[in-house]
Amino acid sequence: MLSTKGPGTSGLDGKVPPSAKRTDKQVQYVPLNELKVGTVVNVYGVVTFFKLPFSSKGTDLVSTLKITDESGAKVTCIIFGKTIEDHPSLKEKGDIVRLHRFKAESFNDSVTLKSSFGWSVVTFSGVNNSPIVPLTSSKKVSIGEFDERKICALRQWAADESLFCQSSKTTLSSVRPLMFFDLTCQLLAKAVVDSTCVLLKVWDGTRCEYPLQSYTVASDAVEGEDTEAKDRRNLTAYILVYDNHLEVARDLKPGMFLQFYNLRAVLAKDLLPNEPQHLTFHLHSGTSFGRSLRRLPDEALEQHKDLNDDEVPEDVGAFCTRPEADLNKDEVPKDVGVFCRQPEAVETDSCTVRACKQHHAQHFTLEQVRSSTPPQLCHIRARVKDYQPQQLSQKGQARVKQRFLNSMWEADGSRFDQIHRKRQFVFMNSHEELKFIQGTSLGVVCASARCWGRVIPVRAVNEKMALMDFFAPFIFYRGKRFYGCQKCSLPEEERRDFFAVEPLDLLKIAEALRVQLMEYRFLLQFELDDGTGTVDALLWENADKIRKTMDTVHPPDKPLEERPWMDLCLFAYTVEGNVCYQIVNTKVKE
DNA sequence: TTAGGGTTTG
Repeated sequence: MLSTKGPGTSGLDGKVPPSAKRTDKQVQYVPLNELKVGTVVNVYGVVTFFKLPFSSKGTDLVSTLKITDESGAKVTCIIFGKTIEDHPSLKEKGDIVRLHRFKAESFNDSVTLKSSFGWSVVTFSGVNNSPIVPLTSSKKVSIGEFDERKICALRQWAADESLFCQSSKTTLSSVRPLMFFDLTCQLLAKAVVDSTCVLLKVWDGTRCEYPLQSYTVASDAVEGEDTEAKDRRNLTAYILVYDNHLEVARDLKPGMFLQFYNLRAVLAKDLLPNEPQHLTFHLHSGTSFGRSLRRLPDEALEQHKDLNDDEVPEDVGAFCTRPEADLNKDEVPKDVGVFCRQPEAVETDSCTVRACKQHHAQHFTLEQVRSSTPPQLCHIRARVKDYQPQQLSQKGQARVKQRFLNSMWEADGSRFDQIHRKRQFVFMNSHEELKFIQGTSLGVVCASARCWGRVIPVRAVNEKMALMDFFAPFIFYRGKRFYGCQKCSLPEEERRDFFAVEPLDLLKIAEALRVQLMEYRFLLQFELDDGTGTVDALLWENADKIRKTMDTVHPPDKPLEERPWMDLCLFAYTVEGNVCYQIVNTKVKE
């Protein structure tokens, strides 16, 4: 099972002598739950955590990652390499890595993998159906059919397990005080404060809900253009970068695109009375939690060249918008995206649906849409070639949610159980009609709710009771589950004392705990066709109404050419490098 | 050799 050949004798990336080609028998890979201490192995895995390369106390850069595979085992990997190019080009959690010639060692009662002689690492995107292209710097890598099958299988497995639903990536528009988060942004200005701190001014095209703290720095210490117009619109944020991160920060130039990991949103101190609290961001010292900063490649600049004041719509998160990008904080639960701009209808002759006239979007053919650079807002005219889901029942929605819940709950299981064992208790409160339950399985919570009525699953944080992540239901009420919105609910630090909550109706309980309950929403996916091309577009906004027109816009007995045209407003945006499309500002013609 | 994620903090 193991590849324990001597250095240079196996078909490994760029390290093989010309005589040894990959006509050798297939490289063998070991499942992560079958690692034997002392052996040198090849493995595939999905990255669940990583630290960018940083200087070790020895001679090398070191990067650490944690990977998992279908076996469920999670293994920490340590990579030592002289240069940054030696290290894996990881973009995000969920990336897939292929490690060759790593030695399994024992540390703290677990098996770890360490780069050993002749090692290599190749990274692939973990996005389902994305091209299987090795994300490596300069080495030549051969990818065979086995690799493709393996990568597809891992991608599908990770998607099925919902391993990466809970991204820590966020935008300025969704940052809340005290959060730790990852931020993709553009550098506007830089000032060296002292030998331990650099001040960076950034933006990401979205407006922060909280007033952003500004700093006064001597003008001769500032590098970068004046940003007053953006400042006034609360589009610019300051980041204080400390200690070990200065090595990277010092070389940054305004205009560069940056990726921050584990930024902390801090409320600025020394406020005047009655002054609203201002947010500022810190990149603390150290590398814990993957804390780091890196410059994104120049392609990012090209991709997002449209990011300037005039072209960013007032309410649109135009940069790195996620599929669930919510642009209306009042309406949008965590996993549902709705565009907030109220449509203003344009009458058209023959279409069932009509688009807005609120902005000056150009009319595009679908071929033009596909060749345009996101972010892009445009008007199109198209027919529905196909749509999903065809069965639009409430039950269908519930099943999707159920699967989502199970996987998230299990993902949280390890620490949940750990707390349980340490604390050795299960119940923390025993209201007659409202119970809090900690440290047990989903099945027990469901059974408890059926028995008792209302059950709120909780966990312990610093020996205090806290709600679970909002990916788990906030409350179980008999056979139903109700979710809280992470964005609209108050953070845990501001939670009211649980024991003061009276077991009233659900809304009152949620209100007392400062939780905004989520609603179920329909999502439709259309395959649109206008004769020049096709585009798959999602629809959240007004989906519930538009689905009722499906027999009209997609009559099952008529070919595409005889179906009605629709005027639509389409938003093209990127999600971690992939282009996505949403129908926005569009409603059913009365 | 180095580091070995973990409820963090200017």
